[in-house]
Amino acid sequence: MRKTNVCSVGMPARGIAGLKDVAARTGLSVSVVSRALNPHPDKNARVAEETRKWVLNVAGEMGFRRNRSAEFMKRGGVATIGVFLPASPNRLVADLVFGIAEVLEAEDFPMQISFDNFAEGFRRFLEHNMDLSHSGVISYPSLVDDPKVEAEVKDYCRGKGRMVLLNTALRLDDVPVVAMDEELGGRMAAEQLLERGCGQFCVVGKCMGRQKGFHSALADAGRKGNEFNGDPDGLKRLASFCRGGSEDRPVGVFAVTDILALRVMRALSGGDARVGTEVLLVGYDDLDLTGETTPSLTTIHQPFREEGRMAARKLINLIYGGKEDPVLISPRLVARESA
Amino acid sequence: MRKTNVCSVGMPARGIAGLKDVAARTGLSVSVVSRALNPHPDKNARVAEETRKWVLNVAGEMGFRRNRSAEFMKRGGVATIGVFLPASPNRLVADLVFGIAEVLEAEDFPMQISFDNFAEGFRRFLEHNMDLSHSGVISYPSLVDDPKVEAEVKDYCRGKGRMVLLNTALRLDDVPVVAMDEELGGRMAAEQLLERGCGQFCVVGKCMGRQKGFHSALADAGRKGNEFNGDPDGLKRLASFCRGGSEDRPVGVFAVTDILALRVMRALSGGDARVGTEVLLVGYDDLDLTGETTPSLTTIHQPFREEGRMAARKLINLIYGGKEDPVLISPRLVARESA
DNA sequence: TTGAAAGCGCTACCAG
DNA sequence: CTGGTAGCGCTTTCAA
Repeated sequence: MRKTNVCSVGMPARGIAGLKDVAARTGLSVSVVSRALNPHPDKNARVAEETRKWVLNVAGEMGFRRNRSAEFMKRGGVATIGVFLPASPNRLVADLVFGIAEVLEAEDFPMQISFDNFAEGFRRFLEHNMDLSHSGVISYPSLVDDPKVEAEVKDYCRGKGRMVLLNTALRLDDVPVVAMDEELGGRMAAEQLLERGCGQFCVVGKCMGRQKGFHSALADAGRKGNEFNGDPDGLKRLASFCRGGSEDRPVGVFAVTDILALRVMRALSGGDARVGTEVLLVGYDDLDLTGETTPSLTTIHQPFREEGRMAARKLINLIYGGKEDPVLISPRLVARESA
Repeated sequence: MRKTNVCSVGMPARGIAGLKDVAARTGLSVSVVSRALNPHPDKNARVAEETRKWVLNVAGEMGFRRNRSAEFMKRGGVATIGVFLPASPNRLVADLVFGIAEVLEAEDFPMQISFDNFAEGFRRFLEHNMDLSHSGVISYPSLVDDPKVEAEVKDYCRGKGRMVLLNTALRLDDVPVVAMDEELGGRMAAEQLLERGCGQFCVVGKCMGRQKGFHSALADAGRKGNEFNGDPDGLKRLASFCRGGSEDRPVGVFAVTDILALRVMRALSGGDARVGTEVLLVGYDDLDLTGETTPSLTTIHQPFREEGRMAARKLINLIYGGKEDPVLISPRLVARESA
């Protein structure tokens, strides 16, 4: 419900104030107002500094909001930002969507999300977006590192396509990657286990960066970690290894995933090496229920919401001709009962 | 990368085929093509059936996709669909987003998501969207039943605003509500517990519909359920109640939420009433890790993805002048170790 | 430094 | 039933 304004000059019939309305109010032409209000003016878009300030003021008062559709229609494309995410219905993806949506909403950018898990899906998505000449793309191609995909990405970026990649192994010029610092996450797990006085160390499951960070932190302390698979067999072996733990010198276990961590708990349940005392356990992801398990799970939280925000901000800047560098985001440890 | 076409008549310079391209190819005027391709033609938009089929064919071959921004710009609004969801970073919300995004993407509708938990946020969202004259809104106002919100909703719908509400207590003419059948969910929990031979029954936590369904299924079987709060005190009382269970005649517990279910597990841990034998436990929501706890949790799955799909489809139909009824979606039981 | 005018892709109105 | 034309809100030549 729009508040009725005392001054009715240049107020729109319905909806929000547009360029035309601001122009009417200021008495300037639409062109000038457009240029003054454009945060990313093109070369020949010169406006007197004084005029710009004035227009900016009036526009602010009138609650001007640029119509992105019209902006990009004129520019020969579609305002919509394409988002490609893995189809995992968990808090990680939800957080990512929160972050992206938050800044896109603030900037009045619409989006279109596509969910899929595989490289093939990502390629389809790119083709689709190329044709639509979307203003830009944020994508989380699930750690894809595939030459065909790489070609497709390059193709997309050759024209006006702008792209930000999330947590991927792909490295391309002019395509900034926003990623989680997985090695740091692994280090954090090791450091917590070290600090809590563990005598022996295990890592369960495969995840390059996390494992690497874990081992290197251990090495820094003159210790060594043992590797176990996440399959039933590996877990069985881990369970028997854990019998060597005591309250004094617990065994420290790092599961590269919360899911794996819960499987470790299960493998250990019923035995006499209890998680939280004889065995200290750290997971990774901070999924929904990790705070409610018994014992509650110490885990590495990944700030996906922040990652989403950064990606969206970078993309918008890119679209308007800016330049962006890759960035690494630090996870943080959430200490609970299990370690 | 668009495939090069043998026939180059009416192929667009770049991007996808538009109305103009189809017109060029068929030799018809843009107006006719527009009407032929419009699935929701206005009153006076009459086209020869023969023409329509032909155009439809050609358009299909050319890979025509309507530019929604332009369509709605002309219609005096913005194509973007506003989506308002609770800011809960869990699989429920993720699933909802999946479902909505899936159909919107297929229909080339862009969207804008806003996350908030409270009625106040929803009102801000509506105001914002009213001004933007969004083509429509899907909202999950977190079970709100607030006269102020109701007024705002009515106001929004008075004009061209179209809206679909999710899981809300609000009931308004012309605003279809897509909701989960919570009573049925409660019934399912009771029936599972009955079937597994429980002798006594408890429900933990407050949630009207779910409780009601639970009790009524129990009543149908000539049984009665005891209510417990979800706070520490209530859980303590529940734990002592559960000591009455045996393998033969277990106590059946229905937690109205998975989180509560895990708290029940914790309250019972260490005692001699074990979940899965002396105590049978059913949760609600089927969150991320419920399949991995020990014992794994039997729970009621809510098909939020399907709910999202339905809501989006209904909204689109509404936008084009269709009529839609409210609908109730059935949850389903996921049987695991705890019951 | 400013303004007028063309045009992005589409629909709606009005003539034929 | 079909075609021409105006115009949605904006950017971008091009002239003044």
